[in-house]
Amino acid sequence: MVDVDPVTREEALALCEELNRHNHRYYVLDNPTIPDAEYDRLMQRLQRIESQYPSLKTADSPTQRVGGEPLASFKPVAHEVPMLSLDNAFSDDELLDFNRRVTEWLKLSGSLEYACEPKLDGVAVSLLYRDGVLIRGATRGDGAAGEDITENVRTINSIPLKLQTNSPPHLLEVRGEIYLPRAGFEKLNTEARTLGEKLFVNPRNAAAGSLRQLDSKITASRSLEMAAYSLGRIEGLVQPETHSETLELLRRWGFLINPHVEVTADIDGCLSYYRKMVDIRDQLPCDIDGIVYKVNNLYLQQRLGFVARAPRWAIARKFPAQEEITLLKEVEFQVGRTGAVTPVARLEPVFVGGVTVSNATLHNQDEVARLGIKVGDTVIVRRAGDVIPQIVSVVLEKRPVNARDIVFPDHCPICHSPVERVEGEVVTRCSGGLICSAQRKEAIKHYASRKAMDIEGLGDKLVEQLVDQELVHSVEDLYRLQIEQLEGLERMGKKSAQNLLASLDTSKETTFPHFLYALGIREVGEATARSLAQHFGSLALLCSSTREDLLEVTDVGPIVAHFIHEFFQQTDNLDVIKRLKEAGVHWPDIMPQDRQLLPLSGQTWVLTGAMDTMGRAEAKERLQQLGAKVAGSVSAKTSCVVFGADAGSKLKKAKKLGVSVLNEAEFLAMLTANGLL
DNA sequence: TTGCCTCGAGATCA
DNA sequence: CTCGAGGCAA
Repeated sequence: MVDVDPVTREEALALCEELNRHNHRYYVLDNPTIPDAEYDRLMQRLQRIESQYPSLKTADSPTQRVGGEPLASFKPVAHEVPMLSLDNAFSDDELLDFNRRVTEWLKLSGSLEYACEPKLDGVAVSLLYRDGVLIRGATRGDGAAGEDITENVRTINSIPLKLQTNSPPHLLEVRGEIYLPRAGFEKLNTEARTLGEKLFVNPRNAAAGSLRQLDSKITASRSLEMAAYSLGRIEGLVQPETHSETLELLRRWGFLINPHVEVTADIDGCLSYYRKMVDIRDQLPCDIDGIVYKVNNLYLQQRLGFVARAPRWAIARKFPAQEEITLLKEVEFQVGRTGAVTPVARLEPVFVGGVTVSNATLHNQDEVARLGIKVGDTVIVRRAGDVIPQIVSVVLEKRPVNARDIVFPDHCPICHSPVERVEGEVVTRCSGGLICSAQRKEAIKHYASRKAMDIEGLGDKLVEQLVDQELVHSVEDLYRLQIEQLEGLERMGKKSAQNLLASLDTSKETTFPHFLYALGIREVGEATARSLAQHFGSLALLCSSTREDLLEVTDVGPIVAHFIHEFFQQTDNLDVIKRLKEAGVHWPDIMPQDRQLLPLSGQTWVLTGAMDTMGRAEAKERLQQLGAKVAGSVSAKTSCVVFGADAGSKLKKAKKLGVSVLNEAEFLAMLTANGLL
């Protein structure tokens, strides 16, 4: 290693610090104090020193922002604290409902403070700082794991490479939105136009595209920004008491915080904040697609906790979806994995809400009837929740004389088996089962999908070919595929075939919940698969479970229990599972031990009467967190009854049966003793 | 559902 | 070099 003289080392350090300071002034505060030329001169000086003495290059050096060598691929990274999405509200009423739910949960009598902020239209990211230095940037991915885009985030000038504090926390994960301001988007497209290249259709896609560049030099050339909005993992930090103070702290540490963040005293303030933002939306420097409201007090946030994939303490109020008029050209019927026959509208392409829409689902027969829609109609489409296009209504005045009724087929369009519609259900289903190639294809696609077995390289088109050529009838056939069978399929060369076989092999090593989800049992999605896996621990126990056993599982009711039970009664299904295991599919059983270790495992509790400091829903969740089951009525098997004010017959019965009882204060003390309050 | 990036396949040209 | 599949994000 080359020895560096102390004077040069000092100079490099000073330059680094000075440049970072100016960078912050320019990109975060929007208030530069030196001319650009001077900044460039300092930068060149630092670059010269660093190229002479590479050992002086630090992770937080501003020279690291220009982009380095292209990557071969993005590596996966796990989010220790999951990155959740937000529940949506589409009207004032839904927002008021949210406030009611929160107030009821917390049993608050007064009003509740909310932090309001614009929902920037970009890409969510996680930034990890160790001892104050940026060490990793990652995309949200599915919330549990994303991709490592460190090289790309480093190039974003409003992201501090080092926190502006002398006592940084040991570990800090900052979350926020990376977006492209409208000006940057216009600039980018103007350049693309002069070069005769393809234009980006909207700023969000341009931002997402810029972040997916393997060559960070390209990312560096785009004027991306990041606004921080929350924390993830933290170690060695005393958290502030409120969300707004957290943002203030992040601002001091050098992050860009959206200037329109406001704290309101109550939900009415949220409503007026929304109206204000709707008014100024068009004049903002960047696209926003709604408003995010968060309960400002972090202690209350913690008490509210989370539902499956979203916090109970926050909600996104969406702006009204944009609507456009277009023509319904045709309706086709698709057959899904469960045989559901879905009408799909083929539309005259129309630009709405930032994208061109040409397809939209019509869901089912009832929806078609409700809309009173015919082929040839002029219709109003909108993008609901910003993703799924929706047909809102028909413009009857424009109906042509030759408009055609939408007739549901009485036989499956694929396998021609009769369709059936069960009383009380809205879905029409193909009765063909495994005879139906559409159902088989969809089942295989589902099996291969990321949240299931995650077989990379096995996409829709390939599955279609494999089933059509009769190379694969059912999922177990996948593992018998030979390289010679694959080569010669469309867009399948030696390389692709090898890759597919390799990823089929990799996919054999899986987890119980993934496998369970992959089986495609009706009503068993990701969350239910996880609950089942957790509850039973092994496939053998799940297979031999009764309907009653299944009802014990969180979020499994009679209908879901029925489908699961039926699935494992059918020998065909059991055979498939057997052959998959023979083919080498395996997973570690889950020890349901952590359940047993919980303090209230195996107990059944009952709540009665109203408590002063906590809603019924919260009390129930707390008990479940401790491993207890919460039942509605008292019996000899009841472990304990918690009673509040105006407790009636249940308390009486408990006392008669000699079941132990707790009053509110005792209950709260019990929770506190178990670290829940 | 769409738009974007990346990769491999296959066509085209040298 | 161009095209389309696949993967990703909202």
